Amino acid sequence: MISQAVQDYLKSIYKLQQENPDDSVSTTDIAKDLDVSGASVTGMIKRLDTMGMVDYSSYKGVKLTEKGEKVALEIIRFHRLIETYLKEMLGFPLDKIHDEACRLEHHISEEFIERINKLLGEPKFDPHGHPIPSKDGTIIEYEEKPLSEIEPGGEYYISRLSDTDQKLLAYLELMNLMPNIKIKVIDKAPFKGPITISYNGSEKIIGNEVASNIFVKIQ
Amino acid sequence: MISQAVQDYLKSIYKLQQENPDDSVSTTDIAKDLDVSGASVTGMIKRLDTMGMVDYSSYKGVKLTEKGEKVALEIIRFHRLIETYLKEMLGFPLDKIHDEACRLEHHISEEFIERINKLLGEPKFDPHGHPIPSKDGTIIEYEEKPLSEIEPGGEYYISRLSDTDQKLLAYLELMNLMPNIKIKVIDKAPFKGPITISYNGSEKIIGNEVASNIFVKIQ
DNA sequence: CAATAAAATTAATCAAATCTAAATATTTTT
DNA sequence: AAAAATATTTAGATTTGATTAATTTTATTG
Repeated sequence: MISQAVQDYLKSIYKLQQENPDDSVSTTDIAKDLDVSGASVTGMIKRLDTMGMVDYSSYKGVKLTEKGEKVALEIIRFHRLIETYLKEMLGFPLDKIHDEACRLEHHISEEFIERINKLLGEPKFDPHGHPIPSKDGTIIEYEEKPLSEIEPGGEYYISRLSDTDQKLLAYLELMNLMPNIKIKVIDKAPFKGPITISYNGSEKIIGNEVASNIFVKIQ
Repeated sequence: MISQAVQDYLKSIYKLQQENPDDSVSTTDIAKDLDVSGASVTGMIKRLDTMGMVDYSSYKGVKLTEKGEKVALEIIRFHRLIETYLKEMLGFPLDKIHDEACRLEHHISEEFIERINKLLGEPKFDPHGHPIPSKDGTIIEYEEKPLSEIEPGGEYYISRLSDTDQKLLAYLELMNLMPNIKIKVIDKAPFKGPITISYNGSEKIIGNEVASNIFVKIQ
């Protein structure tokens, strides 16, 4: 059996690897992400290495092996399907689904996942706009940019909301700034100033900080 | 935080106490129920005692305190609501819900439980016929007897199916021998012989072993 | 009621996952 | 390129929950 701790480490390494695909992942980054000490990470990573989940050599960081990535994607599949289910079928608000899914993802059976996947109509994206890996571990990739980097003019679709700040998510849901909404940047004040956007037939002004957590599909 | 292990011990003690309300619960019984060594039970029970969850004195067995019983009933509430939800909303077969609920009960939030409780219409019984404790810890009690001890004649309602043997549960579901079904004992062969029953407009013959896992409401 | 069997406890270990403090590498800065 | 700063690892300890083996207590039985 793969313990919850092992699953959490693999998920974290996968995430950090995605954010920075060229470098290997440092123990400090993992420690920060999981909020544990660096020493704990070194210890766990040695275990993951002997388990064949990561490639590791002292002071050089880690990379997931194919096996490790497969396990990570399975957990991410579970996480995102549970999130989608909590939102769509149980009516959870957007800012509550991440934490709940983080706990449940480790304890739900394959059968449970298959049932909710069917009930949801085999969704391809979770409520934040993250792609849901398929059962065989393939995951949709697409180009996106934070709204804060988009110049005025042109229409875009919101692809994804960052799910790290739950309070911000609650605000975005309230504003109806959700994935698949068509959006236009009307004006962008300099020096990280406020951004005027138009969507759902009306204009709104949001801060740069908020806009940097909204991603839009490009091309 | 109350650990999963602590929750499991309290649940087990509650169950054993229900089965035999006069005696205190022995460490051996707990060990058997949880499939751990007797030494582990002694260790944990000392902890539960210092936590104020049980009353314990060496070689004399344990009894839940009011506090311990309250925690046990909370977990049982979670367990039974999850079971009901798995059956009613996700279409799980009767023999799969217990194990899944046993894992999930420790990791689901109060909010999740409240939402499914509402969606299910605040059910009073789970699919096996166990009463679901209310939020404040009250639980419906009623008189019942195993079908194997019922003499021919008279009509009864199935109140509960024993949920220990999952294969047997699958058989009972197949036979449509479910809680709230009206049933009549037509004939009972001596020496734990087969029992002829009538329900849903037809007659069936079942073994004594099977009948001893079906309980009917009396009075 | 003493001998034996069964139940329960104690003692000593183990494993997973964590921590702090100290030591060692690596990177950055001057 | 040496000094300083940062990152990483090692060493040793802790907690939780489990184990086996040995011992002690309680219950049974001839």
